[in-house]
Amino acid sequence: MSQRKASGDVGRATIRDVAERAGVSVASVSRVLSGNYPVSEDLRRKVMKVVRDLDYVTNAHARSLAGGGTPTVAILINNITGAAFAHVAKGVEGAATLRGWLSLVGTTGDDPERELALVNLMRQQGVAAVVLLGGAYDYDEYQLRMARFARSLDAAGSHLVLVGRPPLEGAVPATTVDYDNEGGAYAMASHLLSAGHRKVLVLPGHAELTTAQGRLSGARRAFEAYGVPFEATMVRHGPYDYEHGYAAVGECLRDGLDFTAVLAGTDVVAAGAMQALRAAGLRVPEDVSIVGYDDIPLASQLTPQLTTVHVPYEEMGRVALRAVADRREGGGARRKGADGDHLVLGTHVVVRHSVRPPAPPR
Amino acid sequence: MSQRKASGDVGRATIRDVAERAGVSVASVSRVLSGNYPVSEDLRRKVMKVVRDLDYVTNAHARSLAGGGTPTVAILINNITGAAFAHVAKGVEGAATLRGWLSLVGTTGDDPERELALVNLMRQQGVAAVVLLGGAYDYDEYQLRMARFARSLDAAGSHLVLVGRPPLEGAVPATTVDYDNEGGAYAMASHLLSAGHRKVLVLPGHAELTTAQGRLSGARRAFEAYGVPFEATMVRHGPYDYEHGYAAVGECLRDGLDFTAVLAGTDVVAAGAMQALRAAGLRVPEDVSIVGYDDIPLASQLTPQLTTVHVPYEEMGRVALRAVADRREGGGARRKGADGDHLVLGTHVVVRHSVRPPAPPR
DNA sequence: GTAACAATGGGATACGGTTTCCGGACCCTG
DNA sequence: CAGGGTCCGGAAACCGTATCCCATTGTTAC
Repeated sequence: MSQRKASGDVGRATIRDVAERAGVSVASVSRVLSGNYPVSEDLRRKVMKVVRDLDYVTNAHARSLAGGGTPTVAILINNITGAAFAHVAKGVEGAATLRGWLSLVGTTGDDPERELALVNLMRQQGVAAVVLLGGAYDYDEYQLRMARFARSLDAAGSHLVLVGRPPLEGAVPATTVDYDNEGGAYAMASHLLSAGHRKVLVLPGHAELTTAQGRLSGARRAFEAYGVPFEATMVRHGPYDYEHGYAAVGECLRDGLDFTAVLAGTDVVAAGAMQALRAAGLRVPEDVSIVGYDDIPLASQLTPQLTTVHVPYEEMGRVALRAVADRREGGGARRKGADGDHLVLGTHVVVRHSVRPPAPPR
Repeated sequence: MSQRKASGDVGRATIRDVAERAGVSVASVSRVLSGNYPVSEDLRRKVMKVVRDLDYVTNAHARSLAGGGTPTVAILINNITGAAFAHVAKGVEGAATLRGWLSLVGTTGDDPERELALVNLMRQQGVAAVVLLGGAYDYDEYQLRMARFARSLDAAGSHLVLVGRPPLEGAVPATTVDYDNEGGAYAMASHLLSAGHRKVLVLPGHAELTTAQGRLSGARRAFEAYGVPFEATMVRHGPYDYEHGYAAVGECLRDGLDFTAVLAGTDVVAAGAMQALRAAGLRVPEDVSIVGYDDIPLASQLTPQLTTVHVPYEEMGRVALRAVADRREGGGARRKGADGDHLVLGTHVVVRHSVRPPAPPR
């Protein structure tokens, strides 16, 4: 007895079903659908009619197994609700869609285990590239870990792209899309210094986070350039969130620390800092100036609107995808020289209303 | 000459390579890896060693073609940068990961064309479910369109889930996860009314958006319950964004409209409204009260912190995934009765600091 | 000592397409 | 009308994995 499909099968229609019903061969249907082979108008009509009747779509798995298939790019992100990351994801996704590529999103939750699991999962999926988003923790093993990922993906015909974190050392097959993090911090701090501020509370972020390190060193360079001493007691590390901004400023006020401005590591931290100042009866910017970093929509929605550093997140996403697509078009030709690509995008200060010259010494 | 792999092939290692190198059969390797068949310890060791040496991972496409494979859920979203949507996505993604499922994300950008293309793309991928996020525009063809999606996905063994929009009419194979939108609006408006406000500016959102319709009718019901006339001139429609909030309030002030409170359709709109009031020299909440809707992080980061309606977005995401997973476990058994599932989650008012009783009549 | 049985490895096949290789039909031209 | 070239349709060989079925080996019971 035949084991092949019963007539009233509920499963998905196959290309064979289409061929049979249209009275043509399987190959013909495939050719009509992929369109890379000349077919008669008559055949095309016959096939397309059946395709519509059956509401047939090709099986992506079978197609990609047979060599074809749409390229897919995987986006790995710490936390999808972070505004900055969301914009990068939007950039990648938009550029991917434009080319007919598909995009997958995975959340690591800052957990190295999950990160590893996800990279392997993506490798199984045969993705064209894995885009890793956000600052990295600068542990010793970090470089080794990423290098392993890079080589592993490369061996599988995929590619690793690091966005918003420093490039890997040595000849590792990975692409980095970065922004001038330190330069932005330098400019932001200079803005504060040139307005006359000398006592600045700095909330750079977690000490181990590469992003925070860059922002801190940029600020320090600006202080040195202005000949203003940079005091360790004025630096408070902590996570990039609202609560940290609020708590850190509250603490400093209770400690009686003397400052006329706050240089926050991100806009969200700045929002927390602003709230804490208000709670203590201080006005922004009359009593204390505040600046942020990232220029997410929140920055222009606060009162007063926040002076901050614009980071081209969405463009970074687009650039990242373009880099991958180019490398794929280019084929294996320049594979060799393409190791360790590093693209850096510019940042700039966006002046709004949260900075004023300091009030005369109390 | 053999066309099969050269020895130094750069491509991805296959299960055959592993089998050959370990001196065992392909079937054995598969069994060791999937672990659903007894194998001797000796065999397992041999195979695993080669797997590590070759850094082999199975080909997900081939696996899913052969019947196995990890289920995948697709999330279709208007705009990934919207905070509310991002939280739903987080809920879905988290719950998916917990079960070892994979999640895909696609952006529709409010374009029906792209929506259709994405649904078909997902159908090709053989996803277990397609989750459609966010309020819908209530055009005539909307119901037909969604019903077509639902049936199309159902026929392919997939399933449509609508999150944050009203359920489909009739016996359509789709699941809806919704929140008590109108109830939240009713409670929010009541809060304002019981504080003594009688002249309330309402910014519900786009008139055609189902979400806005629900919020508006909830507010209207509250006014009726309080015996307060609900005037059409006090309602201003517009998109759910900061700019609309700012512009609408600015306009009303210029028009000399008399109001003591603003009932905004979303927190972001409320933020814009607040900024416009400030720009006009009015204080919040001393001169004008403001309330929002959604309870995204922004609500508690504004000054003053915003009284708003909490919507359990992340939980809705989790619930949506659970519904799909349950249906899949349950198998075809209750397929029939499962048509038109509709789950509704509760909302509640979060009281913060943006509401005060109105000042005595000027 | 042999038969029956459990444990385990190997070969073959199916999954749903794409693509190559051929053979046959059609059309144009001399 | 015959010959040759152009095109298109059909059969079959993969793509990489899971699984069904059978063969082999070692073990236990009679």
